[in-house]
Amino acid sequence: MEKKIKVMLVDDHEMVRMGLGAYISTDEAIEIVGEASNGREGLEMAIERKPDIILMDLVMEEMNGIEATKAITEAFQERGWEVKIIVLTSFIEEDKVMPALEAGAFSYLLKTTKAEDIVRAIKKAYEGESVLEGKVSQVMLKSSRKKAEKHEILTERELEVLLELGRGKTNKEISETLFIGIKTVKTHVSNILSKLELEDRTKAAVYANKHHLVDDEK
Amino acid sequence: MEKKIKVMLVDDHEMVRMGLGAYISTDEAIEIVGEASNGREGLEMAIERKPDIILMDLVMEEMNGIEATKAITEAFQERGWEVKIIVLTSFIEEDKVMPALEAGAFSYLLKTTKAEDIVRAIKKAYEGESVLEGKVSQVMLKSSRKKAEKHEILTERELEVLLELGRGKTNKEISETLFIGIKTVKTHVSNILSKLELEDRTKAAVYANKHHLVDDEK
DNA sequence: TTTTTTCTCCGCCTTAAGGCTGAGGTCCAA
DNA sequence: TTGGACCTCAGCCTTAAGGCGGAGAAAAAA
Repeated sequence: MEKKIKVMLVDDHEMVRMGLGAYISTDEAIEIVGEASNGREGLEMAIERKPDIILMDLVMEEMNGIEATKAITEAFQERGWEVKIIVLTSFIEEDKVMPALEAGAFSYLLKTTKAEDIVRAIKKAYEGESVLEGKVSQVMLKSSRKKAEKHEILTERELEVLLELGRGKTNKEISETLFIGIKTVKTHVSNILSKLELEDRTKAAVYANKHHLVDDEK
Repeated sequence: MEKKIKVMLVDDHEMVRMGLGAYISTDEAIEIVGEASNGREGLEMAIERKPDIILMDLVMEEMNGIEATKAITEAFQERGWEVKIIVLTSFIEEDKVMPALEAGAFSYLLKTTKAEDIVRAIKKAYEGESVLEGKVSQVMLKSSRKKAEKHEILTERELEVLLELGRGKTNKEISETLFIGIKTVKTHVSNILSKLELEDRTKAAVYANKHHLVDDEK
């Protein structure tokens, strides 16, 4: 009997692991070599069991899927081993897709994907062919043609001020939080507004909130 | 053999259905009578198969879990049937928990819950005992002791103005979008600020954004 | 070492913002 | 019918905001 594809599951949902495990195991060519319920566990287990493929959830406690993907990718590269990580998650969020791929994810699937398609993706990944959920490529395109976030051209100090603006503070309040003069705050605010091409502090505050530069606990 | 508890699954993740189905089926007292992949399907199937318990995901296309819960609850009440809906979802979001319970959900579990605990919750629900994830009760407390949203005391017009404020508009811009004079806008803004106990339009803009009064597409 | 960036702060000037008071018109409920 | 909300707009006044130009100091880059 030829060598089976060694697959590892990393997901904090026991039933997802069970469901996947049950289905995947019915395939002769694939073998589940381990299940982990968070990133850290997944990392350790991966090093121990050297799977060919890892199905990785993103949202997990302890160590999330992106961190784990990065860590595993690095650990395997150091050792000269090979592994393909397939991200399997619930949502397509622009904030997750790119980081995941950058971290070394090989494929990106949604959990709504049918089980048989997941198996297919595993085999394809094993053969070196990446599978991206249809919408993923759209997101990638969108994010690649998206001009760099404007606030990236702000200096560190300006970012701090923008954050305070995002909290709705006045110049006086900002000057007190940052321990600088009001005049200085005004200078920073002016620079922020012109750099971001905004007209007033209110628009800057909205900007900061939309770009979640502010911790948004109510 | 005594009557089995008839359970129906509504979840758009095939593997969750498989995992749950596989595990639950091993229990003698429980029987899966149907699986649906979205709320609408779940509603129709529920009416057709009259399950005792429905495990319901919240995030689904077509008809989400909250709508489906409400619809099923109503449909069953009309017919004098009984069903207990157990919400089984990934996240605890304040915005979801209360609406789900109000819609008629009987229990609220996280998908990270172990399979055996889910089975236990099904049996408890069947016996009339509600099971709420630990964190859920915290969220409920938090949301119940939360004072009524301040902006509820705003008039309709004031809410419209607040929304525009949340978009970062100036008085002039608002006057143009709402077809009223600047003076009027200033009056509204003043009233909004005093009602919300805020000092300036920037804080109002932040308020509007934090309270998701603004459509937050970037 | 020189240059550039960044952070700090000044003064001057204009205007948008916001508080306060008053007031006319509509619509609804007591 | 009358009082009360609500929407509309006005005048007056004060101040926070923001633009523009200039400048010193420290740190980083060239």
